[in-house]
Amino acid sequence: MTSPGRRLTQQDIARLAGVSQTTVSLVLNNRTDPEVRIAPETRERVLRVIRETGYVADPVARRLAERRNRILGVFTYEAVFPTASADFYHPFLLGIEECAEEMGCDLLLFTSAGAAGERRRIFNEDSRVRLADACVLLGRTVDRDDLARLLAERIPFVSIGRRDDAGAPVPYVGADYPPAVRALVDRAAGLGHRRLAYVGAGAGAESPADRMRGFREAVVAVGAEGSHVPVTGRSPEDVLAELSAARVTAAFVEEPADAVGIMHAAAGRGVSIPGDLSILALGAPTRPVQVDVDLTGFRIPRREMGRRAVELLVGGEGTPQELLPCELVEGSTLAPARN
Amino acid sequence: MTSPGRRLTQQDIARLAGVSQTTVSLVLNNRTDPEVRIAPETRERVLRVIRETGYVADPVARRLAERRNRILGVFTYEAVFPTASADFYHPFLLGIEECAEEMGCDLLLFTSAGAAGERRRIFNEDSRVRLADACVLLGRTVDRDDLARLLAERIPFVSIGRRDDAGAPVPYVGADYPPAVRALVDRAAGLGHRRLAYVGAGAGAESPADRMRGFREAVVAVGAEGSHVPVTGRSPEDVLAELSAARVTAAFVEEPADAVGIMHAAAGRGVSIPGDLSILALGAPTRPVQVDVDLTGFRIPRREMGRRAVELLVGGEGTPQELLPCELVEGSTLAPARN
DNA sequence: CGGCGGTGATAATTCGTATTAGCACCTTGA
DNA sequence: TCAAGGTGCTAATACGAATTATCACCGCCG
Repeated sequence: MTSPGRRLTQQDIARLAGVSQTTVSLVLNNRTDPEVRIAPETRERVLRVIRETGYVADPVARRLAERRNRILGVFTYEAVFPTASADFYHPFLLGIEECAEEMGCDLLLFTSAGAAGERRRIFNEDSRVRLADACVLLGRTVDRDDLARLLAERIPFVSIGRRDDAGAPVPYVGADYPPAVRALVDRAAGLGHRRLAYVGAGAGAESPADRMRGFREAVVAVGAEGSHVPVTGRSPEDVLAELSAARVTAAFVEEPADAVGIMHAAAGRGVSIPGDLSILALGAPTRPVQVDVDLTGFRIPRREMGRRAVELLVGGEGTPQELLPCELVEGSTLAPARN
Repeated sequence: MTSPGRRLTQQDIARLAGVSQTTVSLVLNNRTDPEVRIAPETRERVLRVIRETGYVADPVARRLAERRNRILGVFTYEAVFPTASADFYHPFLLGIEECAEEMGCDLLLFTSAGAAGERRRIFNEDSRVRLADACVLLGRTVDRDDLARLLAERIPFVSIGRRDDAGAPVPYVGADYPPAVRALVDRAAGLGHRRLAYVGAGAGAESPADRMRGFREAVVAVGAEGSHVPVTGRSPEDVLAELSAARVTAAFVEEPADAVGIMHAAAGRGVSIPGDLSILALGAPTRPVQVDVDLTGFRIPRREMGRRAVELLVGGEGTPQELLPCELVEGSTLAPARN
């Protein structure tokens, strides 16, 4: 079936079929342009040799000549498989893989990027980004310089998650947080809540900032009172205490893992949820956590975002910027405000 | 910082530095052979241009010339991210990714292989296997023809999971099932169990076959009675009934999902586990299942297998065949036989 | 003065495929 | 008989980096 030694090249096929390498290439690519004519019997002869030898074109050489690959790069700032945030990224990858498969593309995971153990950078000394036709960027934060450079080098890419301009507009597929947060605030307000709090950083990257913005705007719109309760470096008990002191009745928690923590703390302090305090979760957990309650909040369309990113890359023109709607999750941690 | 138009080549760098392309290549690869001499100031000049332009070598061209990539292919017969078996494959990928990162390799997932919607094959019409330096094969079953061809074309690869010869020995990193199953049988026998059953296919691929073999041998060794209870197309109730009828006291269940099913059936029928029937699970669930009990059995060293496969590929000589030991899991579904 | 060894670079070729330009042959029509 | 036009194929080159084989130059020694 197959030869033992060196791998077959088109040259070998050409020799075996008694034609030129050019002809083999033309037959292989099934070129039927009127410019290119191959006699049916010649074509058949070449095809027969190809079949008999099981020849397949070297994708590397092909790529060099053709300038495309059907390979999509996937760059993740956090490691994809290991680490705590694996669960968070998994659905994105699911969408990416699904769509890539449909499009007939392979996926190149740039795992080597962080070999140095430091922060991952796209452009390290022998960057392989250019091996891919296009790239998907995944990660909570993305390096601005990397973005600028991708733009400058005109490497087609799409960020998953909205990104601020980096010298120029950045193509992205994001989750549309502000309306989702607004919808939650509206519902809380409709249930009589007047003292609301945003619990979490609310800054540091586009996605928390967007949620915070949605929160602020909505609070103003409904004429409620909105405060900001940071969590970094604090215990859930501490956060809960602050919420109680401020007589907050609805907490909009950026990170579900924190929501769960606060609920545990509440259970310990005899604070009833949602009786005394409603909890609204703004997204999916990025830290591993056992979520045994049915949090009210919204679903980030992660899988759809992955799919869409790939679609845009393969379709590929311009600077697409899309925000996909989040779906509200009813849950059981929102109740009418106790007055 | 970076040029706007076409991507930079070594030729461009050469022009900018006033040297030849060869010199750029030599500097870039930091060649210090006594054969190759570059004046320090020339080297510095070239390096400066490279720094200023942010040039990185095209990995495709590099691969064509150099014949290596530092790219590892990962071929999965089942889709990796989506599908039910995702949880099962995840740990392997984790190990693979970890080790690839350490080795400074990128991972190419051959997702396009199954584009046709049919069974995945490695060698489809324009196979990209050869884009990678080497491949990891993952999947319950692996196509024999594919294996034979990989061997024939001398493409370096390692299968995760033991594989029978395919015309020639197949390199693999597998789980050492027979001793693990034997150890479980020994423990059961030590607790007085005499009528044991292997519940599952016990055939169809190497891994169930290995477990079955381990079971048979162990049963003979301890002088017990061993039967085989298939599960395909049967309800857990049905299987449980057969076990009861045969007065089996210890069931060795190939697939944890089935073990869970049988335990639910047992709860419904008033059969106590492990009081009336001990359940031993032979591995990790390949079907999604909520495992709320602590099954006695063993742990397949999936992550380690992934790591080791990559190590062997990168080290890369010969036909490695390794079986990694499974770790016994104490659990709570094995109890002394009731006589 | 002329050859020799050491130094610093480069021209040419290679990898395997795709594409462009063009060549050789055949028929046809005038 | 020869240009025109069509047919079937191929030589040459591009793609971008790595490697091999040289080459030009300088100083020194005989």
